[in-house]
Amino acid sequence: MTQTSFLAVIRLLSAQALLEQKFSQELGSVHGLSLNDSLLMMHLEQAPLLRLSRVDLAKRLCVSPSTVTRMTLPLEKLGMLGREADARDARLAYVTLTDTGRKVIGAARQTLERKSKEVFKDRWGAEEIENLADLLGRLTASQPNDLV
Amino acid sequence: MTQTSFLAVIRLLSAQALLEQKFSQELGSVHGLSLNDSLLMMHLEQAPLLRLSRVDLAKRLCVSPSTVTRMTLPLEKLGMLGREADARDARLAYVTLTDTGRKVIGAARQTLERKSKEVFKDRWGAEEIENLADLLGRLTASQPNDLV
DNA sequence: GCAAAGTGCTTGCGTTCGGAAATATATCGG
DNA sequence: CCGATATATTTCCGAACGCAAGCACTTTGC
Repeated sequence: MTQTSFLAVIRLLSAQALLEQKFSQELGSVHGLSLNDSLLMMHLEQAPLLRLSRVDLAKRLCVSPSTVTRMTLPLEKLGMLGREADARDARLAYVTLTDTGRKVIGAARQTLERKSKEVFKDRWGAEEIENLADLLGRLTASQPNDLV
Repeated sequence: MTQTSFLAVIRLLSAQALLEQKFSQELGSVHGLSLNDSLLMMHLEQAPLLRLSRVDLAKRLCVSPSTVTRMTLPLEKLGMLGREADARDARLAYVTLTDTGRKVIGAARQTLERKSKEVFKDRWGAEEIENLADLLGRLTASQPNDLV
């Protein structure tokens, strides 16, 4: 007898692999962003001052701080992200979302929204999608600020 | 107004990153397997003859064929996987699950089941977990054979 | 104040992955 | 039967990641 929780976890992992495969290509070729790049910028988008520290971003994305450093470098050179120091703590190097970055992530979000709709196009009712979103939200509720 | 389908997708991606972070470490240190290694072996486990072709595995795992080649190489050297040719089609090189592999993935599965239970330990009812598993199952239903 | 511990960030190294190209075999159309 | 196309697998190359180490700065305990 297989446990339901195990079944849910396995299916979640499989579903993610499927979604990443479906989204990754167009997101990269059209907007020049990876899926993680987009999530990073979306976190910045909803931050109070359009900025977050690198460790904060690392926790939200569930990646290592070094990954954030390496992710932000090219986006900074492209003018989508900026760097801002903290007046009180000289260790902090905030990642900021520039105007260019806001436009790019806005366009990328539209692509993501369109492809998200495609995922549930067949055999899905509105209340079922909402149900799924709610349940997944409870999984990520333990994490720092929820997205969207 | 944010679309519900978009919300569900974003939360699924975030949840996966969280789960991978929680599972990956112990799975690697205790059983010497990555999460993808485990999924690969679990697919073999439920295959009719304990074997699958590499392209079949690639489709099920949503990874490239080259990744399957690279993943199976070390597991084969450790004696968990084997290689078997097809009598009719000389191109095929089936990946087989050895007795050693069956024992290892069996132990790894127990770890995964235990940690899966931990994920839903608080604030989750049995019917909610089942509901989540069902909904996620519909997402992966379009894929080749479902796991578990 | 000051040494010690803690935190934020970056770099070097090894590992893992996808895409393109190469090889081998199979299937199809004539 | 034979050339053209399709499929299965592997290898090469570049990109992305985690971990450990290191540096800069801050906080804590005395």
